[in-house]
Amino acid sequence: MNKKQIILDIATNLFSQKGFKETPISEISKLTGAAEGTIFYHYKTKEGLFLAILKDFKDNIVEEFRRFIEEKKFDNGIHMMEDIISFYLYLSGSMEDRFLLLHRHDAYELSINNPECREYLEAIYDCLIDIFEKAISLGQEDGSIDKMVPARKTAMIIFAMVDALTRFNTYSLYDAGALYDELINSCRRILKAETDG
Amino acid sequence: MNKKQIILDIATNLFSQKGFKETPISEISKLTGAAEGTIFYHYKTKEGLFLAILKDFKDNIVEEFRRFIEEKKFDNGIHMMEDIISFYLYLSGSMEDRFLLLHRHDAYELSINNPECREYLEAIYDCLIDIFEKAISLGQEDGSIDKMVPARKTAMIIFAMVDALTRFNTYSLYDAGALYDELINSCRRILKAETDG
DNA sequence: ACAAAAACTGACTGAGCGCTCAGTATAATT
DNA sequence: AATTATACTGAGCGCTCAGTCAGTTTTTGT
Repeated sequence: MNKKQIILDIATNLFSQKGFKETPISEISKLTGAAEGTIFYHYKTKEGLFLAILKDFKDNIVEEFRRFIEEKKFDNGIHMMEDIISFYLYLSGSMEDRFLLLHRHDAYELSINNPECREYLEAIYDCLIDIFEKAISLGQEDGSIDKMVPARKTAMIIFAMVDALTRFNTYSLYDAGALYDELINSCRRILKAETDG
Repeated sequence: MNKKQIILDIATNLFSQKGFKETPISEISKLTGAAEGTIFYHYKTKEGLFLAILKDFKDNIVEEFRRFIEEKKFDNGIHMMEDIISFYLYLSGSMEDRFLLLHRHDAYELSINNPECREYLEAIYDCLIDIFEKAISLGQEDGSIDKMVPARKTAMIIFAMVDALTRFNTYSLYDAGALYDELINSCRRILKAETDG
């Protein structure tokens, strides 16, 4: 594994756990074993390193969901929705660092003046909300989800709900796991077709 | 208005908009007209200033909700819930700064090592979730809300939903106002009593 | 074996920051 | 008017940090 990749990995971890401003290059240097100069050799500036991390995250998350949709088969829309929520919670665990990064302000602040950053952020959110919307649309076709709910808006609301719970978890304010069943229940209630029991 | 209060107000605005670490004391000094020494005279450290802001926010928000409950009369639980959501969105507008502060990591990071900070944070969240829970409990008594939903957990989920939407708004990712109707609808669906249409 | 390119190094620079402190100005008390 | 207490000031200290650069090591191509 080359040093460039090691720097990216360690920096991802540090920026996520401590924040961009709060992580000095010297610490990345210490933990990677690379000299400070090396870091600036590979990534011109600290901001450039941050952008590389965000782009990497975007690429990974898009790929993960592409594979998930491709490989899994769903019997109907409501089950697909439940599977997606499970997968989302699983991902937020296995890519804990980067989800933490998403929940920080660093990227949002940078995106105000940096179009590249904004592009990555929007790509990530679009990808996440799209997949929720797909499940709703599918469910509305197969009759497992109420045809009256607007797919996109409801997708955003359910995504917001799920994301907020992972946030509770990272902040250790409440145990999101303990809320999982109730989350799925709430979701079913929002979506359930009129004909359902 | 004395300088101590002016410093608190300006610092609230700056810490919220730019973040704790990203706001130098020199800028607070410039905007308030107070010398840097004056800031440290009133608040021993920068962290002390931050804590004073958080305590002030906690006191205000607790008072706001106390008044809201006291003054308003609610015909039933489901209407109370809708009124609370409206009030919450109104508050997040009128106290925009401080809600932004809540959505930053600064307070959560400090709370790890600072019990005083943790105390304020928990008081704020407890206050917010309590009021949602109250509405659900009331609704379960008067029959406007399904008796089967667990009051506390559902309160947390609805709070998470509402809070996440205000976050969308502050990040200018999506317009939360455009989602308001759908938010209320989703909420009704989660809570609606079996006997309801 | 040699040269050229790429990767890597760490001492150094200059700017910025939190906080101190010795001193000054203002208000309150006697 | 004199004394004390409170509010305020800003130059300066010690430290941290992003970024530079002249030089060294390693890799690649011939």
